[in-house]
Parts: sequence; structure tokens; C-alpha cells
Amino acid sequence: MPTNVVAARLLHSSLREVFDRASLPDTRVRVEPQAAIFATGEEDESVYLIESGQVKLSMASAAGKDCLLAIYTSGELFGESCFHGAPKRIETATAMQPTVIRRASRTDFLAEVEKARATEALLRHLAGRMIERQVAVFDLVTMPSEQRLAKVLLGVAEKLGTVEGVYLRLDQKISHEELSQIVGTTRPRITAFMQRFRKLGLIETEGRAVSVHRARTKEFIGSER
Amino acid sequence: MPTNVVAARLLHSSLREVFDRASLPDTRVRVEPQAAIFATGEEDESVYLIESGQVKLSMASAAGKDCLLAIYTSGELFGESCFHGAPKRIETATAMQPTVIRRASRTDFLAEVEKARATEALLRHLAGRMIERQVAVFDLVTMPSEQRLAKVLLGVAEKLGTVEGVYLRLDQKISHEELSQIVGTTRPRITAFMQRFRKLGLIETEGRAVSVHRARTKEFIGSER
DNA sequence: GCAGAGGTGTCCAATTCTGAACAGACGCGG
DNA sequence: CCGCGTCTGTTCAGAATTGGACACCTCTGC
Repeated sequence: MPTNVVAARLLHSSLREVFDRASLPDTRVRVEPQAAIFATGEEDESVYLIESGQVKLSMASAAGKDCLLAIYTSGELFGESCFHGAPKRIETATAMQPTVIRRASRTDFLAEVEKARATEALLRHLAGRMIERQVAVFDLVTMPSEQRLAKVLLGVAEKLGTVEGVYLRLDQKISHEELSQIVGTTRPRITAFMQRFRKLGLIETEGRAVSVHRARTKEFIGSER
Repeated sequence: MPTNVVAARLLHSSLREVFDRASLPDTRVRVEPQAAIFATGEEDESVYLIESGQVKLSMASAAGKDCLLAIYTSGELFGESCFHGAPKRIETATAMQPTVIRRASRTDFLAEVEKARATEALLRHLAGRMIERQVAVFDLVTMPSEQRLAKVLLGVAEKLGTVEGVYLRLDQKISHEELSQIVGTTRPRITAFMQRFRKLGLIETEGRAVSVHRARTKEFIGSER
């Protein structure tokens, strides 16, 4: 493992400790599935840490089309857009499962970051978020939707799945509808692609669980075009 | 004007002053058009400030497809991805015109930011970059390409153009090819859309210059769907 | 003044994609 | 164990998009 990855993890965990000190105990909240933590247009200048569960970030267009920007899970920080200083949220954060989060106000968190001399860790974190979005833009512009789906599946499986031999197993954490909102296509196409992936041996499904074959999927993403 | 916008401007200019102190005089470089300032895969942990000219950020796929992420101009900072801590660039920065830039190493810049207590301004800036990318993802996922083009034209015109009555005039700063790499479509489609925009009165062209009708273009982006 | 290099305008066949519809499967709560 | 809602699987006609081609234009440098 490259040393810089190790460094990033250490710094990340230090951010978590900083968050612990910045958040008051009574900010621990249990959120039901489908419930919003914050929504577009709301005033909310806080950052959040996920203790357990999963949260998705999304934006909706005037026409009612949704875009799913990211999925975060246990131990992850989200809501960093408040550092921009605009009082209103531009995106919506929704629990995907029964989820427990903790909240810290932007100012409290920044004060603790300064105290702990963790500014660099925070910058690293924010730059990481920027790069994640940047890569998403790149993929949308340069890859065909089928390959984007493969990449998204692999990414989600690596983040949320459990290792099971050559497979990463995902237990029904994400619907075709949601996948379509990440990939940028329609739900029927997702279904069709998934069918094809099954034939190609990239994935296996049993019930609602999906297992992603790591090596084959990686190869598929790299190949063709 | 909302007070937070004013605050953002003040903080932004303070970042520039910080940059001044962090960059050594001999880091001022003149870059010829089409020349790279840094390229994907290169080791470079610096941030840059544009004194004059224009710089584009792009990424290229293995298949040779390019994605144009952003265009920056005089007074803007770029290269913030180095705050992530990875030694190598994931994107390429290219001068679009004869351009003069100044450079500051990541560490020098961060040291000066701390000295000047400008950490919040830097966080605000980075969060802003993240949001820019995020909105780009959203647009790619939810808007048809014709509207995306209209939005891109308006954005570029507001950034680089000069006010001329109800129009914003752009003097041939950007080719159809480049537009296609922002919008995420092919060059012939850009040409066709531009044609249509002309008929609809959204833009006017004389020679290589393009004038964007602000109000009409805004309305077009908001309307339909 | 000519050649060549971009850039723009245009066309078209092949392909991909959308949007809407409908049926069946599954799981949850009453 | 029944009904309902959500999710998946499937189909399809129509629309949008691609990618390749070619002509023309305007610069630039030789």
C-alpha cells in the first residue's frame, strides 16, 4: 500500500477525533430511511459524521429529475459544502437505511480544527471531495454509460461491500433507479446493462444481493474504446 | 447584493494577497498558447495564480477523449488539487493564450495562509471549487446537451466576456471542439446547436466573436422540461 | 502567393437512448 | 395470508446522438 494512502487514512481519522470534540453529545440523531437530514434550500451550516448507516447526497432539477452525487457510510463526514459560506444547502442529504449521525456547527468544527492543528487534514479532505466530483465529471463526459455503470458498481461495492473470494458482495443497498441517477441514464437501461453484466460474468445476483467480480469488472472498465 | 457575496469577494482578494507573499518573484512565468503548465502524471505540488491570460484544466481518457473541466482567467487561483496530498497531477493545465502565471509551493502557500489567518478563506475557496464540479455533474446528469451548451456559453461569457448592451461579447476564446469537451457531446452537434441559438436570437456571431444575449439565454436554460 | 493547419458548416447512416408502458417478484404491515 | 408498494424485467416506437466524411474558410509562415 502506498504510504500516502496510509497518511491520508491517519489524517482522516484525526479529523474524526476533531469532530468528536466539536460535536455536542445531544447532536446524535437517529434518522429513518428516506428521511432528509438537510434539503436543498434549507438553512444549515453544519457538518455531519455518520456513526452507522448510509447517506446519499442528491440534487433535483426543476423538471423533477434527480442526480445522485455520492453515497457515504459509517465514519464518513458529509455536508462540507457549508464551508463555502452560503447559508443555504444546494443539495439534499437523505438516509438510505436506519442511520445514526452526529452534527457539529461549521464554526465549532473549524474552531476545533484550528485547536487540533488539523487544518491540513481538512484541506486534504476537501480537496479529495473536489477530486471525486471532478472524476465524476470526467467519466460522464468521456465514457459510454455502460462502462460508467460498471465503474459505479465497482466503486459502490468497494465502499459498501464485503469481500467474498473474488467477489465483493453488496446486500441490496441501491436500486436501479438510484443507479440511473448516478450513471446518468434511464432505469430500463440499467436493468439491461445488469443483465449483460451477468452474462459476461461481471456480476452475480441472488435475491437482492449483488456480487461484483472485481478483476473482470476492472478489466471491462479499462477495455473497449 | 447579498452580504455573503461581498464577504466572499473580500476573502478571495485576501487569498490573493496571501499568494503574493507565498510566491517568490522568480516564479513568474510566461506561457505560450497550447503549452502545458502541468500535465497528468507529473509531480507538481504547487498552486498558481494567473496574472494575465487564460488557462484551461482538462483530463484525457485512455481512448484519447478529452474533458475540459474549467477555464480560469486573470486573478484566479488554480492547481488546488495538490492540497489532496497526492504527489501527481490527475489533470492537465494548459494556457489558452499568451499567459503569465505565478507559482507557490503548496507548503509555502499553506504557511502564509496560516500566518495571515486566512484558513477560512481558503476553505471557502476549495468548497467553492467542489461545488462548481458538483453542479457540473448535476447538469450532465439532468440536462439535455442543448441546454447544457446554453448554460456553458452563458457561464463563459459572464466570466470572460465584456458587457455590450444586452449582450456579453466573447472574442473567439473557445472553439467548438473545446465546447464539446465541456458539454459532453460531439463537435458537429455544437455547430448545429449554435446555428439554432443564432436563429432563436440567443447569440450573434461576427467573424470569430460571439455575443451572448444574457436574458434570452437565461430564459432558454430555465425553460422547457 | 501558396501550402498547411486549424476551425466551421454540413450531411448521413448506424447506433444509442429515451420515455412510457406493463407484468411479475418480493417484502412488509395489517 | 392478503394487499399494496417498491423493485426488477421487458418491450418498443420514436427521438436523439454518434462518428465519420467532406467542403470551405481564414489565418499563418514560408
